[in-house]
Amino acid sequence: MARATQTTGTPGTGRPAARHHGNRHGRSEQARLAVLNAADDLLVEKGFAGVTMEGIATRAGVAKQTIYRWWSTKTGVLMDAFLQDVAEDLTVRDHGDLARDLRTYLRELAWFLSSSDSGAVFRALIAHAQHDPAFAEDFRSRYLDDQRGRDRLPLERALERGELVPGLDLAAETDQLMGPVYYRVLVTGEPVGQEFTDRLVDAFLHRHGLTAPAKD
Amino acid sequence: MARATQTTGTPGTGRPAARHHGNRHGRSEQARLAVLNAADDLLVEKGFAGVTMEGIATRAGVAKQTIYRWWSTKTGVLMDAFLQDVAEDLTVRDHGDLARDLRTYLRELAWFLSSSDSGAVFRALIAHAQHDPAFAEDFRSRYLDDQRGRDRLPLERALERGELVPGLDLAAETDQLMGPVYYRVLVTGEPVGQEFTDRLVDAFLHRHGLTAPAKD
Amino acid sequence: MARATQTTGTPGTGRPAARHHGNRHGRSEQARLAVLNAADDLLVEKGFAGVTMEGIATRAGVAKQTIYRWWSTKTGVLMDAFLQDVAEDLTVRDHGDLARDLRTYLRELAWFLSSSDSGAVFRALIAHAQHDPAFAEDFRSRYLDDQRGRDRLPLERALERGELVPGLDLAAETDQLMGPVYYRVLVTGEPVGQEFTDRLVDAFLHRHGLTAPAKD
Amino acid sequence: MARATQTTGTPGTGRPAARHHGNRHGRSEQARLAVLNAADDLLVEKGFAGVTMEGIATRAGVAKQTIYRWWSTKTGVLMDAFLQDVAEDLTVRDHGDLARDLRTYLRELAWFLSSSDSGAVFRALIAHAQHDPAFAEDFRSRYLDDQRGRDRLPLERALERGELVPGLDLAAETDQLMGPVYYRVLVTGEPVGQEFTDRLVDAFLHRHGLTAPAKD
DNA sequence: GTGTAAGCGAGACGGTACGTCAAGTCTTCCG
DNA sequence: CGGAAGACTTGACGTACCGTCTCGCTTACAC
Repeated sequence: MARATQTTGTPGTGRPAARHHGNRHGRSEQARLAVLNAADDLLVEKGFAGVTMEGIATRAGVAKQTIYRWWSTKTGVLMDAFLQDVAEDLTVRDHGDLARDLRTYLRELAWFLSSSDSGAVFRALIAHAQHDPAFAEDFRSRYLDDQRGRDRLPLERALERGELVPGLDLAAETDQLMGPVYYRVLVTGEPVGQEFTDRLVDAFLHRHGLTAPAKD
Repeated sequence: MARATQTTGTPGTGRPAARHHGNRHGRSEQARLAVLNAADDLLVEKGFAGVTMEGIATRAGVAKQTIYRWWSTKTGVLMDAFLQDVAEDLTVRDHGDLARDLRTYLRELAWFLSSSDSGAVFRALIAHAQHDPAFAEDFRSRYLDDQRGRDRLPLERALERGELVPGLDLAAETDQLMGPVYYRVLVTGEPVGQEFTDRLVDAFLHRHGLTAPAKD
Repeated sequence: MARATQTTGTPGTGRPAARHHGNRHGRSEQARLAVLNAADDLLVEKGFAGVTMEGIATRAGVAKQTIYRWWSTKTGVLMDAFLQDVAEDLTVRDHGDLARDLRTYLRELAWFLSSSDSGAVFRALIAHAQHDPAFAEDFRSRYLDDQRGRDRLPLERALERGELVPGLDLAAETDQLMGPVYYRVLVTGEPVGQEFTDRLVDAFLHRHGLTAPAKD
Repeated sequence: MARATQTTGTPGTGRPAARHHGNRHGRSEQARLAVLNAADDLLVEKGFAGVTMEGIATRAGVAKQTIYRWWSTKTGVLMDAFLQDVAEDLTVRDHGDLARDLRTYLRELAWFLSSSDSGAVFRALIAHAQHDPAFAEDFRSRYLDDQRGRDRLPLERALERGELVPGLDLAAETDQLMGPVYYRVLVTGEPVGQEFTDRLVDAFLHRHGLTAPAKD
């Protein structure tokens, strides 16, 4: 769970080395990272109910007030922790071939959602989003919209390559591919194996008159 | 959210009216119903965080101890409340025609999940299931397994009628139909309109060499 | 610091033995006493700043909430603790002789104020009363009015015995006797020895044409 | 509460106007005065509990660190504020006549203690002194000793004039005069009217064989 | 005239205690 | 014996100040 050295407020902005502990240059990078790490360690170890502001503060060796200064809720902390980790865990490969791209991506998505540490945080956050509409909105704009972009990427590339006919409703097609995976993970709790994801891809290809490649 | 006056223990059994507040004849039906009603009223009014054992007790006019005597957690209460309501809200019609059955059912499922009071409780429970594996297990055996049976019903009937070829993996097919609906409701939060559900049905029919009927 | 078994709310009312720990019969006598003892132990050991609600709770082995259920402030706790103790520490003797009564009483008052544990609590409370007018009001009606009654007692008895002429402003006379003692204790911090108190009595006696007895 | 532009360190020394915000020549007079004013404004407006280092800093437009650089506690600040004000509020007049001097002085003392802004600060400080022996010591050496000197002044002058016989225990006599005034202000909270202070003076005069003058 | 060092405003930091809320347990009395 | 009442311990909440710290700015003397 290595973390990039970035502020929350201005994500992506590089920043000079931070050795200070609180001064007019703003927040302590050290405290920020300690908080984020403590939060998702606690989530993985003790589950969502085991994540408390008090617990995060203690484990991070940080004052509670320092957490409240920068985040308003524990789910806010978890979201930031998640956003920093997730980039590493889920990337979209480009093999120049739609079938392979989809197969690979769906397998990795299934693994990410059901088996990775980040996936555990994701499930916790998506669960919390059901209880809290404002959080849901925030989570969508900060993560899910990007994620849907990534989900759509293989199809967009295929469109550009001419593998798919123009005029397709990419959003709806993507939902048909991804939906069942999320469904199994979040609702039924069944394992999402390769056969399952491959079958989703096959159905998609068949639907668009493409042939499934041999199993890899 | 009308509730039948039935005990949990002996569902369907008629029983003499029970208006007592404490007697030697077993639990008070009145208290039980008051608790269940209070719980989902609170959920609908104030959201999941607004449901507390203390709040339920106060609103139901019941002692906290009485709740703890019969349920161990507030989610247990909500589950019982949900189970009693849900039967009324989601039924599977049989038109003797797969295409119509599926279209109708998916529309109703979408409405149930996203717009009904019971759907709100469902979302709360499925969310809680992400945080609590034991509860997830319980929720599946007490509700979701039945629900998946209902989801599969149109396909099973079609199989019997010969509309579908035998040997189909019904579970996987059902997941492809239902998954995207749950996905939109739980994850993206987008509205799940008729076009979306109809498209899912069309894809299914096309996949199995059936023709889509005219729009209704 | 033995404490009588009385409620705060209805002081003086006897109450049946209390073995319970919280039930519909009302508060736990055990908890109440533990809190009062903890409070004045802390005061004596660590001073006023060392008395915190949290500290009282911990030392008394009681939940913070239990303290807040019955008292609203730490000074409220200290006042109750003080009221229970004070009766034992300061009594007015009756020798049937004004001079002796006054001498004895002023010596004991000086000792009480400057050297007893209860006196330490008294000083803390009178100090707090300077900061908090509502508390001052409460302290006066719950303690000081009685205390002034006790202070006046020797003079009243002397009046009845005919040692003093009727029509005396007892309040003002008492203030002249007691005031310098409080002044030394609260303001100058000087020791209040026997010479000092005896001199006050002598001045009083001289002022009213009485002769001072031989030193005892 | 006008304040002279003087440092604490070198009271009475005139100094050039200092409007700077930071230099190598020592502290900012502007900051010092802002702090003292803020402190006793807060005391008068919100009471002792309303005086916080943070609040003083904010109201004075000064950094907290600047306060801590020159004072170690908020009561230290209040004491300095008090010392600067008090000189103006309580002076001892010399009419060349003991009876008049005492009457005037006791009336002014009573007014000072119970009704002036400085008196409010005095009461807060004497209260705090009950809780903090080190502070008490400091308060005595920085203020109370001087004050007792002022209190004694009328008697000393009378001694020099021959109105009183030599060999008198001035300290004890002063305590008998002043004590009841402080007692009423600090303990009973009763108003200290002219009748009360005049009566104290009359008793003193009578005790020393002097005649009370006509009422003025 | 320029560097350097002190005082300053600013404000983040690790803490302690605050007063509140709900959880889950217990004990009693009533019907 | 179930239920109403409600006191109890526990633990987390979010807030307010504490006293410490680091920083960059603003001087005015010392070189």
